[in-house]
Amino acid sequence: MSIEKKKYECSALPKGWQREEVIRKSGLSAGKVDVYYYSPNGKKFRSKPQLARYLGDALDLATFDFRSGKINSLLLRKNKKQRGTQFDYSNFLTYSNYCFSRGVRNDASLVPPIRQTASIFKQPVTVYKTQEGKVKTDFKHGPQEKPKQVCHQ
DNA sequence: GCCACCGGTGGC
DNA sequence: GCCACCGGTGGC
Repeated sequence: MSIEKKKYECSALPKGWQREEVIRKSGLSAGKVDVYYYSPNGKKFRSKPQLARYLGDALDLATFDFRSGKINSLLLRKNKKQRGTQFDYSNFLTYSNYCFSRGVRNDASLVPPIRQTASIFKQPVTVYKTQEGKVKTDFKHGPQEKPKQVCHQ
C-alpha cells in the first residue's frame, strides 16, 4: 500500500503553498503526524519559525497554526516569546480578521474578530473569492523566489 | 552528500 | 506530561 502522505494546497497561505502530513510508521513515535509545508518553488519547511524566517515581512504568521494549517486567532493571546526582533502589533490586522471584514469565512473555527482598522499586509495583496469557502491570495508582482526586503515607506 | 524520518528535549 | 522544534543519521 502507499504510504500515508498527502500534499494539498493550504488555504491559509498564499496560492501555491502546500501542506503535507506524514504519519510516522515506525519507532517509539509511530503514529505521530509530522506536518510540512512547501513553498511555491518547492522549498520544504518543517516548523513555524522556519516559515516565518523565510516569509519575513511578506506575511504575518501570528495567527497561523502550523499543525492544523489554519488560522487561529487564539494564538494572539498566547504570545510566544519573540526573540531578537520584536513584532510590532500596533500596525497589523490578522489574516482571519481580514477575511472576516471581507465577509469571507474560510474556517468554521474562527473566533469573532478583534475589531481593528489597519493596513493588512505589508505588501500589496489581492484577495478574491473563487468558490464557496475558498480564498485565494495573490501577491502583486510578488517575488518568485525569496521574499527580499519589502520596502515599507 | 542529501534528505526523509524518528528521537530528544526545552519550554510551557 | 505534552508537543513544537530541530538534531542527527540511515539509507539511498
